[in-house]
Amino acid sequence: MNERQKDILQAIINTYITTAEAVGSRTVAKKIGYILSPASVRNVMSDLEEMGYVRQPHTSAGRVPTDTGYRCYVDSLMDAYEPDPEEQHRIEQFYQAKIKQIEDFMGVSSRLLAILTRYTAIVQTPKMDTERIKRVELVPLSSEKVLVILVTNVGDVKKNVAVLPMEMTGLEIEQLARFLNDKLDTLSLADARSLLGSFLDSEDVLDERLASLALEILEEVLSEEKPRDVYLDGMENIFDQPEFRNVDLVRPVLRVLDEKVRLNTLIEWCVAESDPAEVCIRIGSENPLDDVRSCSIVASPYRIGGRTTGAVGVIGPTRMHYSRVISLVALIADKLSHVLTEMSGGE
Amino acid sequence: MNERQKDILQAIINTYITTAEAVGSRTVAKKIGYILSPASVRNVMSDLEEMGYVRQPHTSAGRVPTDTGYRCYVDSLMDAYEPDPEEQHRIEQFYQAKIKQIEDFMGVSSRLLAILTRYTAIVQTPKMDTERIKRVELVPLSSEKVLVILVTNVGDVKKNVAVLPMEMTGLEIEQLARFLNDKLDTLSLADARSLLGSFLDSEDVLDERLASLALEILEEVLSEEKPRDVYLDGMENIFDQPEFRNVDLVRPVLRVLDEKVRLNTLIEWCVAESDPAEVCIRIGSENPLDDVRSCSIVASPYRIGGRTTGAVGVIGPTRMHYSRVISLVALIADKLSHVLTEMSGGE
DNA sequence: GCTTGGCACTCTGGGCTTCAGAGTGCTAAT
DNA sequence: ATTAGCACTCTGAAGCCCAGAGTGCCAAGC
Repeated sequence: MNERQKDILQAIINTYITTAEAVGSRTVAKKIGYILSPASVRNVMSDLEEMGYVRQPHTSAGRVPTDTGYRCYVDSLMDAYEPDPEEQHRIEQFYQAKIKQIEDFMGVSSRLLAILTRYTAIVQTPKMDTERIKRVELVPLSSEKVLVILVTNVGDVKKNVAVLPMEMTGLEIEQLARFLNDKLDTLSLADARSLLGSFLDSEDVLDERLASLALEILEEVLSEEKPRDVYLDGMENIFDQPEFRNVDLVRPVLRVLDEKVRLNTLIEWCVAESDPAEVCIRIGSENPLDDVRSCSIVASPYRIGGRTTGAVGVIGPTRMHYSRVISLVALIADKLSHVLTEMSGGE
Repeated sequence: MNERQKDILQAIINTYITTAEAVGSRTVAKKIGYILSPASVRNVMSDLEEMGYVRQPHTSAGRVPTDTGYRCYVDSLMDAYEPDPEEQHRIEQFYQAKIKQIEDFMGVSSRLLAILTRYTAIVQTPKMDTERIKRVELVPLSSEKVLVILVTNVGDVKKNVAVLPMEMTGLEIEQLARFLNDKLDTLSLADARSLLGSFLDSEDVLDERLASLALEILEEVLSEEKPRDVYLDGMENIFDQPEFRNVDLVRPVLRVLDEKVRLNTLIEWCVAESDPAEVCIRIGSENPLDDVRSCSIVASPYRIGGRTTGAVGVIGPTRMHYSRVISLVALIADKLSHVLTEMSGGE
């Protein structure tokens, strides 16, 4: 692709992103400052169509970018967007509001992202298995049921009702809890599990008995089977988009947004196999779920102390203001990484 | 309103509920078994219109029920619906799946309600202040922050990060925790709060000091300020309804569903000032929020040991299959009351 | 006196045509 | 290689027509 073609593709996409209407040669000519006549522009546009970057909704309509067109745009054509200071200020202000818990923080982040981008924001809660165990509490609910509560260094809490393999007295449970706190303190969830496993072959009979009991009880809390919580905000922004005026087009998208499980897989798939330090972009047909083939997703993983532990993203039409969204997603992901790392720092 | 008018209004609404199309005199005549000619039916329909129970979308169209029409219908005309045994069985089966925690239970209930009604289900989590304190845990996160965890008899967990008014050692915090568990065990949240207050005038200086500290730390956990969690399911069912083919009509509804806070107020408003033992129905304009004036809400409070502690409901178009929805909502609310009461029973 | 068949009237919505507007592709001239 | 000119094409809004469905009213009938 030569310079001229790039310029024109860029002009087409920039225009289309704001107008949502097929872009004609005259408009492009004006946009590039009349350095070419509409007729010449037409020739180039015809080339671009052959190359698959744009298409015509019908003969004698202007051109509309294809998914490949957008791909090329985000990879090399788009202008970088730097959030203006006023916006930065607004973000900081938003975060000033009383945020003490992880949950508040997730909530504020998704709200902020939705408001600023005017698309739909998705914020995944941190994967707990990179966090470290701070405390294990066992609260007996009845003679055969006990509530297991796991507190991590981030202040995250995970809980599960476990059925005891046998009746236990309050004292025995206390003993078990002491044993657990003793052994598991500051371990990650994965490490905790394997450590308990190793105790099963222990010399100490008491340890062995306690460990087998513990494994049974902690089974579910230690595993990552349950779908992670996901914060969603700005769902109704979808309706602002002219391409979603038709109910049948919104429907599949909403079906995905309605289900936390699918939302989780979606965003995980998006940031998978990509540089963890970068914002990743999945355009329309690049997405794995058929239901969101008409959408683009801009997502970024966030980290706790260097280790990726969750992701944050935005979903909107393929005709998305990519540069702006990318910079905002990056900003929020960064903020998340910072604050969570700080939270887990222990100070 | 005489018998004949009732019969005809009933016929109109029953037909309209399934077809979503204005009902003409011929259709009604057929529906009531041709005991009256279409012409006579027309006369009655004209009366009903004057009385405000039905209206014509335009001259020479059939009749459509008004909100008052529906109100009359649910109050006295509608046939009772009894869920068939197969359905009952299906519900039980659904609840068989491993449900150990309150959260699973809420999730299953909302999913079930959405699937069975084909509308959107809303399930409020229990109000904690009727539950009783089972355990208070304090986990120091740093020298000035401590994670407060409150466990209730239902196995519900509430947590909050509290900032300590002064630096405290681990031992001191343990002492405080012991004090709290000692004093607050089996108290309701409200009672706990007032009890701590009373300690402030205590003779015992140690008690007084601890209590003032505790009050500060427990402030947020004990108060009900945070919006309760709400489970939502079957959002995309809205699109099945022909009256919501237009995006502009779905939009306001979705705006409400997107925001937990508004959802909470909505459902609370619905069950408020009504017999706690009954399913309540809010039809269209009877709703407090403008955004859901095109919807009806069928909701029912559920109880833990006789005390109302939350609500469950369904939101859909005013043209709703009321009798069916009412019986299903009642059924689920009942199930919730049962299971939660059992959970809190302490056995 | 209620009920009903008959009839004229009305409104909607789909189908058809028309037409301006926007945009293209091609060709010939520069 | 670029571009002005021109014929061609497609959309979408506007206007029109007409069948269909339904009403309201009137006068005849039980």
